Amino acid sequence: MATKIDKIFDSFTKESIFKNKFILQTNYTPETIPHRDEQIKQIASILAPCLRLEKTSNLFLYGKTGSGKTLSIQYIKNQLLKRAKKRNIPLKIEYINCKLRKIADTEYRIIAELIRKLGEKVPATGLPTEQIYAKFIEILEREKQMLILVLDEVDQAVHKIGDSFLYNLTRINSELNKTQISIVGVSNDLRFLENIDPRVRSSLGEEEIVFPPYNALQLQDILKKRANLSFKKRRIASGVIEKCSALAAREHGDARRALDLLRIAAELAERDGKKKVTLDYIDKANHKIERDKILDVIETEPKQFQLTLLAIIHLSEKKTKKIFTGDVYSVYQNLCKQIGYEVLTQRRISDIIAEFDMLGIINAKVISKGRYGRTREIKLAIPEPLIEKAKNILDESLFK
DNA sequence: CGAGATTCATGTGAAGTATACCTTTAGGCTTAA
DNA sequence: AAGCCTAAAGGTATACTTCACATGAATCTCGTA
Repeated sequence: MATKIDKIFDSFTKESIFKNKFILQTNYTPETIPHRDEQIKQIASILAPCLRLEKTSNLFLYGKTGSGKTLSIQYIKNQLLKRAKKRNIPLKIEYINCKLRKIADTEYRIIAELIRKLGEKVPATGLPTEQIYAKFIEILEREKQMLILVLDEVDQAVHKIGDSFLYNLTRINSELNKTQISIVGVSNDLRFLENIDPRVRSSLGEEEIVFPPYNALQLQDILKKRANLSFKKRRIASGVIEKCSALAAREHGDARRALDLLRIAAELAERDGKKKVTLDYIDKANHKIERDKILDVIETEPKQFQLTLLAIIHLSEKKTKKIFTGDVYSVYQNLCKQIGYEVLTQRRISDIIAEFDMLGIINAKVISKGRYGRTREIKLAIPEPLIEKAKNILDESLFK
C-alpha cells in the first residue's frame, strides 16, 4: 500500500508535464482570442460608449457552446474595466450565468444574485420580488454609474421561467435617473429571440452578433497557442493536437471541449508517470469527460429526481421495449415505498422527466399512441458503460 | 370504404397548499436616570 | 422613559398538489357507393 501511495506522490513530485496548467482550464481568459477578431471588434464598438457613461445598445450574442461567446465577453469586460479604472469611470459589469440551479434560475434569484454581486446581502426567500427590485434600484441610484449586465445562457432561464423578467430588466432604465443599465444576453439557441415577447425582442436585440463554430484548423491553432504556454517543451506527441481538434470539431467546433480534452489527457498521462502525452490518452480523456459530466449531474440532483432517474434506469435495463411515463411512475412508486420516501404525484414526475430531458440525461418525446393515449416516449441517454456507475451513485445516495 | 366521432393515457396550465423564511410590530423585560 | 429582546402576525418564494381541460392518432361507427 505504502509503495503505491509513494508512486502516486512520486509522479507528482517528479517534474510535471505542465508548465502552467491554469492556462488550459476553462475559466482562464487568454491575452488574445484567435479567430474571433471580428466579433470582438463589433462588441467593443457597441459597448464602447459606456466609457463616456452613455447608455449602450443592448446586445445579444448567439453561438453554440465553446464558440467563444463567454470568453469574448469576459475579455471585453476586463478591458473595459481596466480602462474605466484608469480613468476613474464608474463602470460596473456584472456577469451572471442563468443556468446555475439554485442560484439564478428564477426571477427572484437572478436579481438577488445580482445584488449580492454588487456587494449587498439579501435573503434567499421571503421577500416580495417587487422589493428585491426596489432594493436593486436603490443600490444603483446611490451613485452615478454605468452598469452592463451580462446574462449568460439566458435561453435556459427564459425556458424555465418565461421572459417577463427580461421585460422588467429592460424597463428598469426608466426608473433610474443617475444610472444607466445595458444588457448583454448570451444564448446557445440560435432561434431564441424568435419565441419571446416582441417588446423584449426589439429591446434586447438592438444589436446581434453571431459566433460561428470553429473549424478544425482554427481549433488546432487555438490549441497550439495554449499548449505552448501551458506545457513544457516537447511533451506532446505528434498528432495529439490534431486529434483533439478533430474530435472537438465533430462536436460543432466546441473549443472548450478541445481544451478539456488536451488538459485531461495530460493529467491522465501525468498520473501514469508518463512524460509525454500520447494519442491514446486523448481517447481516455474523451471518455472521462463524458463520464464526469453526466455522473456529476446525477450526483447533485435532488433525491426525488434521483429516484425518478433510477426508475427509468431500472426500466431500460429490464426491457428493450419503449418506456412511457406511466411505467416510470409505477416503478418510481415502488421504489419510494421500498426506501420509505414520500411519493410525489404523477403531475410532478411528468415535470421532472421533462427536466431530465432538458439536461440531456434522457431523450423524451411526446407521442400519441392513438387509441392508447398520449405519453412521453423515454430513452436513457447515458452511454451503456456508464449505467452501472450511475446506478451505484444513485444507490449510494438513496439507500444510506 | 372513408369521413367523422370516440377514446385513451397523459400532457399541460392554473390555482391552491405546505413549508421555510423574511419583516414588522407590539408587548414585556431590563436598564439607567 | 428609553432601549432591547422576543414572539406573534402578516407576507413571500418555492416545491409540490389538485383540478380541469387539451391533445392527437389509432380505432370505432355508420352512412354511402
